[in-house]
Amino acid sequence: MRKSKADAAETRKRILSTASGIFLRHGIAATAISDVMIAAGLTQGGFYRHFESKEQLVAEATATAFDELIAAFDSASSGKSPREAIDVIVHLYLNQHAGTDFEPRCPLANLSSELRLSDDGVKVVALEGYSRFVKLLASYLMRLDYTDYVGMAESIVSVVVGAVTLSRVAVEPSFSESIVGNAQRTVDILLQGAPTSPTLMKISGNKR
Amino acid sequence: MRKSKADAAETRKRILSTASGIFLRHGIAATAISDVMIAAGLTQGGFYRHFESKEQLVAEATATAFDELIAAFDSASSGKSPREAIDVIVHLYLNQHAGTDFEPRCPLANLSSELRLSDDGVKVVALEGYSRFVKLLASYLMRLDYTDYVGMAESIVSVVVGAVTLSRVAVEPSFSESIVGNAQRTVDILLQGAPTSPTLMKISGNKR
DNA sequence: TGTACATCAGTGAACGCGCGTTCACTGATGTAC
DNA sequence: TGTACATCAGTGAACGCGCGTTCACTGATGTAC
Repeated sequence: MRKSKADAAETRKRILSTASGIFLRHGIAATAISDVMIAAGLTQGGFYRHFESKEQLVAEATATAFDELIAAFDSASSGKSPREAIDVIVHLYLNQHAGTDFEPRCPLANLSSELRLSDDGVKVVALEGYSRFVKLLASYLMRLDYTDYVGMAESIVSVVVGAVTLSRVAVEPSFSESIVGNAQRTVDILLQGAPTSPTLMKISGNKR
Repeated sequence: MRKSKADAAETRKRILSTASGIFLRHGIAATAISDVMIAAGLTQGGFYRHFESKEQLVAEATATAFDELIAAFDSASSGKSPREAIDVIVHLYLNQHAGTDFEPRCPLANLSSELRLSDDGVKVVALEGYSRFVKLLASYLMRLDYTDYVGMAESIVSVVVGAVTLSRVAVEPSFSESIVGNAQRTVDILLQGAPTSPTLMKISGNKR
């Protein structure tokens, strides 16, 4: 039953995107390798033809999730003005679980505490995803002349990650919506309250 | 080897505070009941004299963690001015992992994704803890005449929970410190940027 | 281009370990009289 | 107050299940000649 190289590469990708979705929905520890393989239309034994261990799958699936998240941000914000782009990205992030197409996308908000318990390889992937998210926002904020545009990007990411994390714990949907809706306003307050040049305000402990 | 009722109650509390600490440090799924019992100076078999299941332990240990967190906030902020109280609470929260006494305290930031995978009993406890945190901040913000003081409290909680969650994923300590330090400034920007009465600014979708 | 052999994607079963839970047992505590 | 019995906190071993990983096997693909 050997498959061609192209087929095998396809299978590998399918396992990754399947795993990414299941991990985001049900968590890492609660997802068995057999869950992923069966959902991908395969049997459990074949897993080790593609990956060395569950940890490796977690690392690559997390990277896949970030790739898809950032790609969604890029396609939704391209061609828009900086301010519109930021609004669209924030809205997309905050509403990743809303509506009919319940589609958790961000490992930071959905797998947070499990990521920190994973090995360093997984954490590095998670931090790369975080950095990409921050850089994307920072690039738009820079064009809006925010003095500390990286710090402001980090602030926005903290707010939306925190809000989505909290909204996911809530049992009542109305409570989740309240948290998410408030986060949207929080970002607006931040963007209004932060200094932009030419108001050159020195901020200590500034980072690259 | 039966113990007196007082001893048994003491033992139960010891199991709870031991469990609370281990869960916050190493996560729920990664902590075995025998880990908790041995750390509490007991043997595994005795567990079921005090709790019906691991889930029940998780729920009560989470409640214990919130009790201790809020108690720490209360004792650190009592007698202070509203603005100082808020600063002290935010600082305490953001630095719960800093320094020599590494002491993770908040289930929301440390167990986030595991809480949402737990059963409803655990989630309800987590949300009660969230509400207590929000209410504490809101009570001080009200005295500072913020128009939407509950919304502002929710914003601050989202920021600090998000920041601590993210800082815990980081592998490099300097990166964690950067995230936490930025969160401190973020809260300041929020408090400066939000409207206070008599500037009555109508905010749509306001919640109780 | 055709043939013979090696490779390896995928299968299905099994292994081994850890964990939540149960259980028989001990002996001090609590209680009924 | 004293005595006899029931209770039950705590022990240490065992059970049973699920999960990560391994393995022998199949047969199509890839490759050497």
